[in-house]
Amino acid sequence: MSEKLVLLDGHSILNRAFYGIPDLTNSAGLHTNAVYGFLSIMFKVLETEKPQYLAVAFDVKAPTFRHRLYDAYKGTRKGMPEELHAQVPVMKEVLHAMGIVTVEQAGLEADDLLGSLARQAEEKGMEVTIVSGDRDLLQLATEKVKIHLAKPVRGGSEGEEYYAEDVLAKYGVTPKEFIEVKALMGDTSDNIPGLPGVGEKTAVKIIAQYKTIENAYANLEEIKPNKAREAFRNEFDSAKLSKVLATIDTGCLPDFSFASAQLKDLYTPEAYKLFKQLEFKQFLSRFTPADDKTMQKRSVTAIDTEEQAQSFLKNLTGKRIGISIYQRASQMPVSLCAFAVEDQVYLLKNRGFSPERFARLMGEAVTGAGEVCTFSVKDLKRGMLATGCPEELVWNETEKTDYFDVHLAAYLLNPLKSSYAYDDISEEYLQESLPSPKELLGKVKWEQVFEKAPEALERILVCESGTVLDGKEILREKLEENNMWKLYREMELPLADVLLRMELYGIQAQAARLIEYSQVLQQRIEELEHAIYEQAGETFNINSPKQLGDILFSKMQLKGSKKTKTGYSTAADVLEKLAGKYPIVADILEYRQLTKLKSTYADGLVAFIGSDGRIHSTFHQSITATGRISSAEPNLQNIPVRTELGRQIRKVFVPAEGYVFVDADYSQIELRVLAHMSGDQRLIEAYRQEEDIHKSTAAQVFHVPLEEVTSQQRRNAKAVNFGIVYGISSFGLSQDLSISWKEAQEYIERYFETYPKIKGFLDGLVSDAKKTGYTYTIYDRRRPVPELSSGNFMQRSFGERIAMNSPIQGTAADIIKIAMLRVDKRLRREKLRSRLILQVHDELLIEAWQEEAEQVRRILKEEMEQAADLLVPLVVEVNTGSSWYDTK
DNA sequence: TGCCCATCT
DNA sequence: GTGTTAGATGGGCAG
Repeated sequence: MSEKLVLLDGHSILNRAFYGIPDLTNSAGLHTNAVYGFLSIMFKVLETEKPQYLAVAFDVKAPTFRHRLYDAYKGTRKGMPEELHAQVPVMKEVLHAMGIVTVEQAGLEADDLLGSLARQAEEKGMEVTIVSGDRDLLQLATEKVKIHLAKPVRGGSEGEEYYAEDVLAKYGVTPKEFIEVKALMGDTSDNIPGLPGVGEKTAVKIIAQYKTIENAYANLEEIKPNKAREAFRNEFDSAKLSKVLATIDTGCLPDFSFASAQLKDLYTPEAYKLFKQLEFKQFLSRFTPADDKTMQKRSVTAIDTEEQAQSFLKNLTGKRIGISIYQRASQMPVSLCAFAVEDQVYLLKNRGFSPERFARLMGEAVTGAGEVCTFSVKDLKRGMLATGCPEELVWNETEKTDYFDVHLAAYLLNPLKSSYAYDDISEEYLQESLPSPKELLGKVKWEQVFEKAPEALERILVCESGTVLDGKEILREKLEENNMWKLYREMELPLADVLLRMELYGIQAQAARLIEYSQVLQQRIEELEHAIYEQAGETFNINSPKQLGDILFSKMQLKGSKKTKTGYSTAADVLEKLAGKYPIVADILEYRQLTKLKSTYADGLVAFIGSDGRIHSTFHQSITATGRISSAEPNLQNIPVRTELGRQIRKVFVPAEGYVFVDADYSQIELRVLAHMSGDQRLIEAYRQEEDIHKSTAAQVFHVPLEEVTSQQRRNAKAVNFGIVYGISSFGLSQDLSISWKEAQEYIERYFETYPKIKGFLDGLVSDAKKTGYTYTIYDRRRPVPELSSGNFMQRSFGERIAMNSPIQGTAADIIKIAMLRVDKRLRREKLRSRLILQVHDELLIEAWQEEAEQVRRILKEEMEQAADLLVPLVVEVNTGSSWYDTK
C-alpha cells in the first residue's frame, strides 16, 4: 500500500465554506462559519482518505510571476469580505494548534504550491488528494493525483472527485488540455483574457481536436466557426499569454520534506482550548479527554482498601483539599468522592466499605484537612448528612474547618453568569480548558451516570475537585481586591448553612387538602370550558395564546387587540379591559387563573410532598443578579396571596404537631432603603414620624391636606412609590393607573419636587454605573450593567433602570440575609426547637414550638429590625397562625 | 428551545 | 424618535 497525502487549498476551501454555511458567531462576536466549514470538510476527507500526510497551502498577499506577466491579473485573492478575512488568521491558528503544517510562500499562489507538492509526492510514489473549491485545479489530476472539489454541507463535505480519466470523461479533454481550454476561453475570476467569441463549448471542441493551442494555430485555416478562426488569427499572442497564466507551475518549490507533514494527533489540548473559544461544540466530542493526561494534571488514585484510606488520611492533616461529591439524588448517600490534594486526586467509592465506615471516612477527610474547597458548601454538607456523617461535624460550630465555596465566590464576582460549573471557573480564572460535564456525559443522564458511565463521572469529579482547589487563591484575591471578602465570608458563606437547614426542615403540606382543592378547581374549569366553547361557537385550546388570540380577535372580531411578536396579545392587562364588555373574556380570565392554580399549585405542589409529609424546596443563592435568593422545585416564593381563591392554597401549609407559624414581614423595606441611600430629608422624616408613607406621598404630590387624601389618591401615590424604585417611565405609570401620559408625567415631577434628593440620587446611580460599569449595595455587593454601554436606546434605557433598582433591591436583599443569619443564630444559641423554614424576599417564616412562640416573635422583630442601622427605622410586622394562610 | 402567560416580592 | 417598571419560577404550546 502506498502512502497517502492530502493537500488542502486553504483560501479556496475557506471561501467555499464562508458562502456555503450560514453565518455563525461565537459569544465574543467573532464570525466562525468559514473555519467551521473548513474543519467539517477536512475531518470528512481525513476520515475517508485516512492519509499519513496532510498539508494546507495558502496564498500570500504578494505579487506572483503572473502579475509581472500581466498587469490586470487578479489571482485567487480577490476582494474578500471582512467577515471572511478575519477568519483567515483564526484558521491558521487552529491548524497550528492541531499540528498541521501550512505552506505559503511570497510570490507563489496556493495553486502552484499544491501542484508542486502533488508532483513531488507522486514522484515519491504517494497517492495524493487535493481538496479545493476551485475547478482550475483539475489540470493537476493524474492517475495518482485525485482532485476533490469540496462542497460544504451539514456535517461534512459532499465533493466531486476527479482522477485524470474522470476529467476526460466529464469534460472531453485531459487535465493538461484543460489549460489549453482555459487559455482559449479565459477566466473572468482571475481576469485572464480569452479569445473573443470563444466560450467553453468552442474551446473544448478545438482542443479536443488539436490538443494544444499551438497545434490549432498551425492548422488555423481548418478552425471553425469563422468567428473563432479570426479571433485565433488576431489574438494568438494573447492566448499564449493566457496559457502561461493559466498553467499551474508544478516545479516552483524546492524539495519538500514530507516528514513535516506527517499526520499526528490533531486533538491537542491547545486545539481543544481554541475549539472551546470558538464554541465548536459539535467538534469537542472528537477529543478524547479521558486518555489525555495533559488536560488533567493530577494523577488519580483510587482508595479501595482500609490501608489506602489510612495512608490517605494521614497525609491530609492541615492541608488544603478540594472536594467533589456525587449523589444520585439529594436524600441519597454520596456514591463517589474525589479529594484533590497537591498534585493528586483520590477517589473514594461508596463500595467495599460499610455505610458507616464510608460516612466516617468522608467526615474524617473533611475535618482532617485544614481547608476544604468545594463547589458548593451547601451541596457538600447535604451530601455528608445524607451519607450519615455526624451533625456536629457537619455544622462545624468550632470552625475547625475552613470551608471555601467556589461557586459563591464566583457569583459575588459576577452575579450575571448562568453557570459557575468547574469548566467555566477553570476557563475564566485559571485559563485552563476542561471538558464540561455535558461533554463528558454525552447522552447519559446525571441521575444514572454512576451506573452507566462511571469513567465520565470520575472524570467530572476529578476535574471539579482540582478546579476548586486551584481556584481558591485567585478567587479570594479577587474578592479582597473588590472589597467583597467580608460580604462573602460573613454573609454568603454562613448563609449557606442557614439555607441548607431550611431545605432540610422543609414545610409541612396537606396532600389530601390539595387534592380536594384540585378537584374543586377542575369542576369549575370544566364549566368555564363549556361556556367558552359555547360563546366561541367551536372548541379550541384555550391554553394556546395563538389559538385564543385568533378566536377572539380574528373570528369574533373583538376590538381593542394588541400585538405581540407572534400574534395577538392575550395577556391579562389586555383582556381585563375587554372583560366588562364581553362575557367570554371574563370567563377566559377566570379559566386562566384556575388552570394556573390547578396545574402549578394544587397538582404541582402535591408532587413535591415527601414521605415525611413535607415539601423541601431548594433555595438558590447564586441565581439572581441583585443578591436575592430564589426558590425552586417547587418555588415557594410565589404562592398565591393576591386573590382570595389563590390565597386558599396557603391553608395547606401548616405547622407540625405542637408548633405554630410565626411570620414576619418588613414593611416597605425597599422604600426605606431608598430613603436611607438617597438621604432625602423629607422621606426620612416621614418614616421617622411613622407616617403612612403612601398617604403622605399622596398629600404632597396632590397638594391636599393629609386628612383629605382619598383612597384613590393613596393608591396612585403607592404606584408612584413602587414605580420610582423600578425606574418607571411616565408611560408605564399611565398604563398602570389608567391615566393620561401627561398626568403621569406630572405625578412623577411632583414626586421629585416632594423628595428633592431622590432624583439626584437616582441620576447619580446611573452616572456612577456608567463610569465604573457596576452598581453597588451598601454592603459592597456589586452587579455589572453592560447594557449601559449599548448603542441601542432600549438596551441602554434598560441599563439605566437596572442601575437605579439594583442597589435598592440588592441592599434590601443584603439586609434580610443579615436578619436570617442572626435569627438562625439566636434560635440555635438559645437552644430552641423553633426553626426558620421560609424566606420570601421581605418575609421570614418560622415554624415555632408552641411554648416558644412569644420568644420567637421577639427574636424575629428584634433581629430583623436591628439587622441594619439606617437613617430610617426598619419596621417589621409579626403574625402568628396555624397555617400560612392565617399569618396575616 | 423560545415564547407567552401566570404567580410572587 | 425609538419603547416605555425591578427581580424571580413554572406550565403549556409550537416549531
